Amino acid sequence: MSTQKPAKPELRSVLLQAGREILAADGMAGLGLRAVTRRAGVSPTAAYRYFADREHLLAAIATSGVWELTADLETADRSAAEPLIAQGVAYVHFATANAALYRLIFGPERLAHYPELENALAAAYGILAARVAKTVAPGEAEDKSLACWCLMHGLASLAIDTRLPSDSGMPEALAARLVKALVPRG
Amino acid sequence: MSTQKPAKPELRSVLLQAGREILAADGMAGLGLRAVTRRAGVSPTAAYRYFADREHLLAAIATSGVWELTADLETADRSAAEPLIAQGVAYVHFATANAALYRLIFGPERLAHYPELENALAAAYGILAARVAKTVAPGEAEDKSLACWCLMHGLASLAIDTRLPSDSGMPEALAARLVKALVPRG
DNA sequence: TGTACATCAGTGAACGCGCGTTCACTGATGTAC
DNA sequence: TGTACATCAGTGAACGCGCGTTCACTGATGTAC
Repeated sequence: MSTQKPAKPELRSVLLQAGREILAADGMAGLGLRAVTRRAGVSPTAAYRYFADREHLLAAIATSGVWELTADLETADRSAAEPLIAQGVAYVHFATANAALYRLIFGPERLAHYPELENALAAAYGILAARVAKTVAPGEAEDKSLACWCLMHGLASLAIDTRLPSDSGMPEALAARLVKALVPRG
Repeated sequence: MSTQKPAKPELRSVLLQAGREILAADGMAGLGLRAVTRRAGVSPTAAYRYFADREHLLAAIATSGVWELTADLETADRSAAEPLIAQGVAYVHFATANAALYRLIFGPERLAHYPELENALAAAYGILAARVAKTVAPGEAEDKSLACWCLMHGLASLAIDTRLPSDSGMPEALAARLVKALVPRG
């Protein structure tokens, strides 16, 4: 039996995972370079092998989250009778189930200019825009896509921050209704 | 000539103003209790005369901003031919012109449970919802109001964080188009 | 009108804390000959 | 097969920093008699 070389536990991905766990447990406030390395069981310095500084670490964590969101949107788009509405539901579900991560992704302006993060976001938006383009009249596609994105992002953000009127019901159900109001044949 | 008793410069409002200035200059990151008192020209301790702790100070700053937003929405609603669209434009304008303040208002979850802040937000939403109710069919009012709010908030947030596609044009113009797409007779 | 006292806004020094980052380093692993 | 050396991932101590909050205080203003 050839003993498989044990998959070397790459610290980089361990750190990303640790960051995700901190986000889930303590939110953005606890997410520092020291806290992440501490949870990964490693000295603070070790992170500098993989990330130039704290900002790059955070950007990488955010990016990993966006790819996950993208995958969720793809799945929803493929598997549902009303794919656009399913995307809306999946989007809001992701945001509420990963509130702090979602905030990291869209929150601090300093994270604006990381190409990896921007590419991931563009991919997520691409899934939505492609579906909208297949659903509405050609001239409407661009504005409707954008409106959909804004609607979903706004709903997700407000839901996370508990700023929705208290009688609005589950955010996912709301997402379905609001997307349908915007794009009836979604 | 009766010398008017010189309006005593109330430290509380001076602190709020200092906070606003810090937000405009340095963003949320610089907004600490010490930084605010420093800019107000006062010792850090002085703030504790007026605010229980740092959180309450931030919540008060946020609240002052929301009342300003509410006033802007009222003005837009009264003075325009298409009042709902004007509200959307005013909303997005406020957010982009006061980006860090807007982030403070809607950002950190910790600020969720300050009654003064929640009342102010409810007032702002009330202006929007009242206009929507006058514009759409009765059965649609609730969902359309909410959709409008989400749309505006989403657009404002994405604009602030420069996450809109780069060819989207001015956010205010976009707001007008998107609101119109959602509520044609706004 | 003057004195004694209470109130109150703001001071200034000090606390402990966790942070991001730097530095010189160690010790294991891979490579050349 | 053995030796010498380079590479490289991670260590651990230390730095300076600004933070929120506490404490005992000062000095001006108002009030009672």
